Amino acid sequence: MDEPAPRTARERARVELTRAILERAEQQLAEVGPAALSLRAVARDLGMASSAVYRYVDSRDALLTLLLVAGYDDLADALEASQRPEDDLGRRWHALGHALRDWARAQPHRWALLYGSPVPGYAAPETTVGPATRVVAPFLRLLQDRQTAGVEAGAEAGDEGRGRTPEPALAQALLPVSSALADAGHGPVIEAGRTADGLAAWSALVGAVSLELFGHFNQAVLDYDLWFAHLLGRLETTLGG
Amino acid sequence: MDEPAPRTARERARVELTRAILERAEQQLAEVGPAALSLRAVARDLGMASSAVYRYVDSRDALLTLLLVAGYDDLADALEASQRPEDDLGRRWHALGHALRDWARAQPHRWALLYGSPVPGYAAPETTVGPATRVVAPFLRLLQDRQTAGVEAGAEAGDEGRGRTPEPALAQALLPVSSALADAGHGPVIEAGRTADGLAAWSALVGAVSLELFGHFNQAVLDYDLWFAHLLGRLETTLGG
DNA sequence: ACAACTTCGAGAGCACTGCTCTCGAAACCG
DNA sequence: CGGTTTCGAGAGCAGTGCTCTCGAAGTTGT
Repeated sequence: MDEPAPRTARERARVELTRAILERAEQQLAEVGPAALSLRAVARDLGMASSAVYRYVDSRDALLTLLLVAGYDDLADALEASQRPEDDLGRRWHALGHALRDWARAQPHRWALLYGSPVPGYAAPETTVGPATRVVAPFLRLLQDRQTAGVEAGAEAGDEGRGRTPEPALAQALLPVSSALADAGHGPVIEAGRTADGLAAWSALVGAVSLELFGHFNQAVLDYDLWFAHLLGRLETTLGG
Repeated sequence: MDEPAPRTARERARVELTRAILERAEQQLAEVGPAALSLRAVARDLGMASSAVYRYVDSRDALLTLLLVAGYDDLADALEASQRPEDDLGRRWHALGHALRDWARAQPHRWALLYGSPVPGYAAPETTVGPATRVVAPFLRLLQDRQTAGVEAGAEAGDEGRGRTPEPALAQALLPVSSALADAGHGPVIEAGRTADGLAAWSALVGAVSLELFGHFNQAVLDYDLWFAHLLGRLETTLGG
């Protein structure tokens, strides 16, 4: 996963400098936001010429990509760390939700970078899809565990259960999500209805965190903690908690 | 609501030019995104010196604010236009949801401007909260109508109904939302549980639309239309559909 | 150990940005 | 018609991403 080994002094200096650049860029990101991230400022803070950093980073967009995957990885780590196998499913769900929100509140700039509007003219390359799926994986695993534990799916199936929307079509549309973990060799395929409910819960979480962090609840919700805890509870019953 | 009336030729030219600037800025926004919006480019396209546009727009941020309130207003118009009083509550809900998503898909740059990460260093001024609440108003009205029609609130109240979270605290935390319409002289205060469920549904909608538009469902969901329709149905049962 | 080769840092430079200031030419008003 | 305000244009400042060149290091093979 890591580069082989810094043998020569040059390679040592190289990995060290790239690390310093990354670190300084992360600080800049926190201070001025993603779109105002300036390669020149990073160079200035590091005491080197602006042109020198181009030896280590291809372009500003490449730097953004590095920060992006670092962000995904860090968030995924935080989510995984919140999961203790001895906890029951409900506790794990709440831990997951709170870990997501806490991470986002602790470093809102990173949340904005990951789940806010994409930086204009910047298309995230393939490198980012791997870490991005790592974030969703703990949620999928929870869905899976609910299924194998035999917890019945969310509440009543709703009116579209009466034959309106053909279930197979939805199952087909969500197949990549349902079978993501199974394809990786971990556990069974998740049932379509469960997958849909999970995606809905995921959407609600991302929406709630974004709305809070981006200030859209500013004079609307007075107690964010209380509101989010309530939301987690409601989503849990939706998932068949 | 509008300026009095352009009496002199100068005033006529002024409103005309500001309109042209706004229009051109909107096009630029669609082409290069919010953060890359350039006042100089707008001036260039309009055949005037870059310094001349500063006679009409205070700063780049002020221009962004104008685009912001124009976006909120346009979205609010679209949502209101989707509501036909003769429709039943379920139909109105689906119309509202689809109107939101359709508007966002038709002009993703505007959606990103409104609900994506805030432009760095830019703090939305007071002018924007009015139009922003206009967007949520149709959803609140629907909640209100459900309440007066006597539709029971969402499914089972969940485990926190067993006395864990004191209901009054949540009601207090969401009071500004519950009483927003009532304070404006329209209809009753919305019950706390209903308000919470409405906010949850709103979060899910914003999250789903953002995740779709920002490419986070790229290799996950194969049929966006089908998925979103299903989501609307599920949220409807959550709301007591 | 020394020459050949590669990597690196620094500086100049290009085209671009937001924004300010000045200055002469219009348009307005009494 | 004269005084006042508004306007457009240009120059200029400080900043940006990025490219190119050039001399100084470090690395490698013989």
